[in-house]
Amino acid sequence: MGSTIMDVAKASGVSASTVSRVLSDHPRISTETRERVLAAVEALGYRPHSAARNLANSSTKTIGLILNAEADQFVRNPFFIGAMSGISQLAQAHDYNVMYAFNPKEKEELETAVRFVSSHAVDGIILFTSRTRDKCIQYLLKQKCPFSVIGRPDNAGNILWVDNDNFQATYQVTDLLLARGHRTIGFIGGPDDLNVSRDRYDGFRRALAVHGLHAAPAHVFCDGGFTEVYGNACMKKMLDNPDPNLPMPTAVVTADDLQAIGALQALRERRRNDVAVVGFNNTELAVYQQPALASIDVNAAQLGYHAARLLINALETSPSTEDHVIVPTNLVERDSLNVPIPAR
Amino acid sequence: MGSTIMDVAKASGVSASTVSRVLSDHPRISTETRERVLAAVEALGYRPHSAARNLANSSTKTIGLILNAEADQFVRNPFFIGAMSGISQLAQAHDYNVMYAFNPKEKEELETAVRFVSSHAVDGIILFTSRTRDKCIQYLLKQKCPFSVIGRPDNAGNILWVDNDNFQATYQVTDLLLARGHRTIGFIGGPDDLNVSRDRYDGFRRALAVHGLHAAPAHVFCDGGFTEVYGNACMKKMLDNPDPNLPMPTAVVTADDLQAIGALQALRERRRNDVAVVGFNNTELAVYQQPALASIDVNAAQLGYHAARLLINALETSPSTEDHVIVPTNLVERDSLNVPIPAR
DNA sequence: TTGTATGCGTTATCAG
DNA sequence: CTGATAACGCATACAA
Repeated sequence: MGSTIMDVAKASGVSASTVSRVLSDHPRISTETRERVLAAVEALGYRPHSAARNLANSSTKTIGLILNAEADQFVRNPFFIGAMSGISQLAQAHDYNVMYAFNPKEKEELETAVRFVSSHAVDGIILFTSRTRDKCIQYLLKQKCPFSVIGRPDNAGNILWVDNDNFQATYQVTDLLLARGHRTIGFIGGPDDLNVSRDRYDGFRRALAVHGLHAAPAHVFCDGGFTEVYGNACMKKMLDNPDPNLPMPTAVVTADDLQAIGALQALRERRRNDVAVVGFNNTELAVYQQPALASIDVNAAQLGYHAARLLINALETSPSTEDHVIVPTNLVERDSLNVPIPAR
Repeated sequence: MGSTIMDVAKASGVSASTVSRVLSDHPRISTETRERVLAAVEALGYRPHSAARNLANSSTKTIGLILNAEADQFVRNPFFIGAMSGISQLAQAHDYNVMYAFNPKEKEELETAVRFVSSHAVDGIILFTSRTRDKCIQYLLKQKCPFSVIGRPDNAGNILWVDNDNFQATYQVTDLLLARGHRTIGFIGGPDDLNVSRDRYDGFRRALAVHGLHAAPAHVFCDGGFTEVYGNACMKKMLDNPDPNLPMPTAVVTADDLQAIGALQALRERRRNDVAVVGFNNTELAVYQQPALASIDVNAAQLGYHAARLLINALETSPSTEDHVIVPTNLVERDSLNVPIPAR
């Protein structure tokens, strides 16, 4: 247990530096000694001591994850674990380790970042965030610590990030609904101070505009949260709209599965099965709705994978040309889209 | 950026060793120099270089997580992220870092363990496992690497572990059903080569036995997986049982929410609302069932928290007296338990 | 109470 | 192609 490079050196009759060279694939090493050294490494079960290596290299081959959400969110949102899985996959492929720290409170995020960076515990950081004016981003930029962000940051200039094309996601699904004959489509969105909310709404609106349509103000909701309660309330407002000149929506696009689930509840309560509903995030809840909820999958694992890829790339090579990745979303069709095709 | 202990030493007019002592709360340091050193530390924003410290201490203050499950499982089971959150919380409180590695294939688990241990990347390991004859456990024992396990291992002797009392969990809920007048209770369990499965079944059986009852073989299922399909099939078999002398179950205890969800499906398909159903794990799916599914919560965050606590305890102190922790489960009551009270 | 010297295990520089 | 030797930044035994 715990043999050092010196043990290997002695066992193979060479010096420590030679062993080091063999292990780092140094070009000018004779095949013969290489084999002898490798044999000794094998025999002794030698593995470089990471702390010693880190110290000598001043690099840790470790990336740090800063997770920032309420505890509830973590548990409910498969996004986090999905992204962490993608990160782990890429990191292992490049011989990197991954550290993480949950930060229940916003203040702690920065503390964690400071801890990771100033103690040289990690070579780079992945931020799970899309918060406006993120303190961590400011700090990391100032420290010149390499990092990548999951979720397009406000000021994306000169920073590595990965995100979905939220505009296209709702654009496409809206376009699909239009192609299927829907002409009156509602929208339930998120708080409009978030990038994602705006992008999703814009995609919806644009798809309609291309067909020369637009949604009635009474059919558009952008002032609530990603909750069932909000989704339920919005759906009911649409169903209960008193204006006789306003046709009822035959389809509703939402910005989150929870909103969509609330909308489905409202439809069930009103005994209606003639309104198509589509969610966002494709949580595991979707499958268990009645009807099963069609939803836009964000490919969390890929988001994580590419966030790690961009970061490690930046760590290992000169400034890369690639500074962001757009991960495609894909619509998972389920029964909630199967409604009678509206008459044209 | 990146000041060293020497910078602090110079700035405060003392030697490096004095700075080191101040920072590690060495007893014999004059209050005056302590303050001067601390001031310099503050002014320079000095933080010890972790690699250097690790090397000198031959300890890393980090613990490694070995996650072993199929990618799907991760995403669907809030257990993992919950436990990881609990681990992170305790680790941060003790100034430990946490590394994790997802291992899609069983073989890779051992590789990860070997990597973590032999490179001295971590001081100890937490295993997410309950697999029989676990290779990692064997290896870690042989290497004398401290570790703790989430899920009681087969041979628990001399191993740190944390788990729920699965026996008591089903015992209690079964007892509750009995108290409410149920006399014919079915059981849908997991594969009987798993400890958890056996324990949950035993708890169920024992609670009945205490009341002088036992479940009919036709009402007990222990040969399938934790899936809806299995739960659905088992429930249907109970409902369709041809034996006229066998009363229908008025309640069903399951070993997993997915099984319970399948059972609820079967009941809906048969238009029955007179059978109580209780799930296990209290996944977020439970709330969205119809009726909402009562379920036994395993307190994943606490499992992780205590796994980390036991491990760090073992790392920092002499052999601890405490070698395992039983985390209580708690029944979350929901509508699926509200059925007509059976006549006695 | 404080300073000096040494070692932790590797890598890199410089000779040879 | 290979071997000494000096860092890397910190902690500690030993002196003072």
